[in-house]
Amino acid sequence: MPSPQVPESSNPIDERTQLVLQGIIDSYIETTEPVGSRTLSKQLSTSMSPATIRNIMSDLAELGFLMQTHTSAGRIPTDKAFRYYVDSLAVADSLTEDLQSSIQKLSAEGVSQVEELLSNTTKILANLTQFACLVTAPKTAVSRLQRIEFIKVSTSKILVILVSKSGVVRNKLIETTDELSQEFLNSISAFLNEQFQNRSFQEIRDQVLQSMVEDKERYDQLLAHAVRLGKKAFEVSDPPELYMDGHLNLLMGNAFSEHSDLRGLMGTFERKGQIMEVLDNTMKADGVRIYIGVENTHEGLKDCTLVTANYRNDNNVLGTLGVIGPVHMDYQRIIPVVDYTSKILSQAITRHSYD
Amino acid sequence: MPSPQVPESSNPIDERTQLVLQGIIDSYIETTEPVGSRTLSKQLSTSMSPATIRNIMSDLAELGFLMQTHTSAGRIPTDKAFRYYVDSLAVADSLTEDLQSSIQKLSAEGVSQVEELLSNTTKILANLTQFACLVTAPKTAVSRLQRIEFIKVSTSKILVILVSKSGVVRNKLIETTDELSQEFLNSISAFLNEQFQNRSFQEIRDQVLQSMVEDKERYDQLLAHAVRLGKKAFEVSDPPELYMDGHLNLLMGNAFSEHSDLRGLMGTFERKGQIMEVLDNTMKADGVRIYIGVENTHEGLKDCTLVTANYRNDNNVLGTLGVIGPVHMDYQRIIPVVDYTSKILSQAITRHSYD
DNA sequence: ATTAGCACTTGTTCTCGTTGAGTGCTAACC
DNA sequence: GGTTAGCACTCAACGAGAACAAGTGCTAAT
Repeated sequence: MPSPQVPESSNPIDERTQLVLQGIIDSYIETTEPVGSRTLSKQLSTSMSPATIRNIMSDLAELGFLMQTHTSAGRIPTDKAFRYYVDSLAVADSLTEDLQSSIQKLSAEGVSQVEELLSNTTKILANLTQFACLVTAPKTAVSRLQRIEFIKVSTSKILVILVSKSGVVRNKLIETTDELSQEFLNSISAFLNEQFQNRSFQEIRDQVLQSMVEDKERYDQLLAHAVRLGKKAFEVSDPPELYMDGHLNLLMGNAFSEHSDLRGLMGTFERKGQIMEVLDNTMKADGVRIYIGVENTHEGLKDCTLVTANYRNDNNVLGTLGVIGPVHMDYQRIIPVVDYTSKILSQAITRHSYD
Repeated sequence: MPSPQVPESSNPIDERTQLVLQGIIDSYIETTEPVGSRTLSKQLSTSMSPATIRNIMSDLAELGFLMQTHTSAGRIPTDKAFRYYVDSLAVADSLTEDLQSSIQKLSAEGVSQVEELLSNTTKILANLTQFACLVTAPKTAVSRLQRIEFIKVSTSKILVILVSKSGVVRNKLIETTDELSQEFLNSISAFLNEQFQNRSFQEIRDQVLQSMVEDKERYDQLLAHAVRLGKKAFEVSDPPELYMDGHLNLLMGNAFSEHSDLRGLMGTFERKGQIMEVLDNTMKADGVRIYIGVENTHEGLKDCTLVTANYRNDNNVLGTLGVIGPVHMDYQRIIPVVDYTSKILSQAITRHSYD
């Protein structure tokens, strides 16, 4: 869980120490190389001799903010250092016009469907960050029904169309043994629409199975079929709906060191269910959330940073988007990008939703 | 174009030479290492001294079947050699029960939609071959209409459902300024269904625009709206529909040598349009087609082998599937796998289509 | 408290033999 | 005359060691 790192009370970090830490992190983010006292001394605006810096570094190492790959190498910030950086040191960049307009393209003209919106979002975000990018589709369980329709496509097959308030369209083919006319199907859908519009899919699932069946006195032919088809239509067969792009960026780019377990990471991406779970867990909070390295509960993300934010329409939080990159990502840039993207996506999806 | 390589008339390849060539290729496919005369001498069943083999190798090199990475290294088969191998030497493995049943899983129980069928196919094929795998969706232009339906989802938005004979469902949201009742939409779809069922999308596109508009005397309100909505529904905005999986296999596996241009190859995969074109070009032929290295017209595939086959229902060739792997793939295994997959997919999709 | 100086550590890079797999050629062999 | 043994030669790969560079920790001077 990302919680501000309270500096150990016995060791308040004074201003100069902060400056050094910030310098080290900035430099490490830029170069991905261990940073030594001499180089840092040159880079820092405040003039300090390498020796002084070495002393401070030694303190920071003792506090757990820095580590070394080997004795004679420079220092590398730990996850804890990045946490402190994000909470207390880093200042979010303001977004350039260019960046803003790139992000706005996700709802470019001609984008008429929510699915396209989400897929565009992953592409754009992956492109801008050069990391892997994820967007969850609006949760079907909680999203509410706008419209259900049955279309008879052959004697034994019926196509169900479900449109949710959030604008997501889903279709599903169901087989049926008894022949039903399109007119009859229309009555069924009219009935179901009346009954269920504005109710959440989850509610509906429960109701179709229970209250209606109980309602025995009205158990006429239409109702019987409505229950049967409704059941099939709302069956929990939704695949984990996750849009993903840019995992290749991680492989091709040099963001990750040679020996970090990219194979494992890619494996994690393939198991979409796990990723979904991780994202869903973050969904309760709001604003931009950041999980740095070991803070990730999921084993496969232990040397990544996950940055997530929700998107929503006027009434509900619909889903989550996020990027996964190296722990040493450029937070000052990435955080506002994710933040802004979530806002633009929210706006766009609000325009597309029927709430 | 893959055409059987006619051995140069001046240099018929005698049986023993064939044996050596086959030995080299087999060994190279297995180890991906240059093969030398000494090792080959031990491996071959026919006993020949290294020196003899060296002479033969020298001949084969002159004929363009072998090359060396450097003077003192063993020989590597050229693309030409693999061509000869595929045409004259290789014998397709027969598929094991295991393999067959893995492939049959693509239409496992519960798979009700064509899209799922195709996506399963890429997954399974990618998994079995450990290469990248591609499947094109049934061509919308040539596929014929089974059913069109309009659903009013809000005052200004109409959802169009297109179901093709091959079982592909596509939906599309269109905006409209004038308010049309669901009943009116039903008349329109009834009309369009009557007019267009069984016609190809391509035909329909042309007709909607032409013959109907010309037919001025019948130009009543319904027709006017039918034409307008029909136009929008059939607009050529179909994204290149391509299912793809397993490109990670190529990156993570060791099938490709370090210095081959994987970055470029991945770039090619991202530009789906190009890949579509390549696959479409192969679609004219039938059976399993094999394009080895330089035989690929597309620049990005010059050091890959592409193996493709079509899938079809009773009436039409619908699309193409293929795998992309290294030139030194195990043809005896891959070819029958692709072949069998195309057949199983054909069977499955025939069951799902309305033809 | 800060800094200059210095000895020490360690990964990186380079050079330079050495090794080994392989070739091509020639001469002997059956 | 095709086949084979033998031999000189080539070249990538490997390993040891030298030189180097970057960095540290400690001590003593400022």
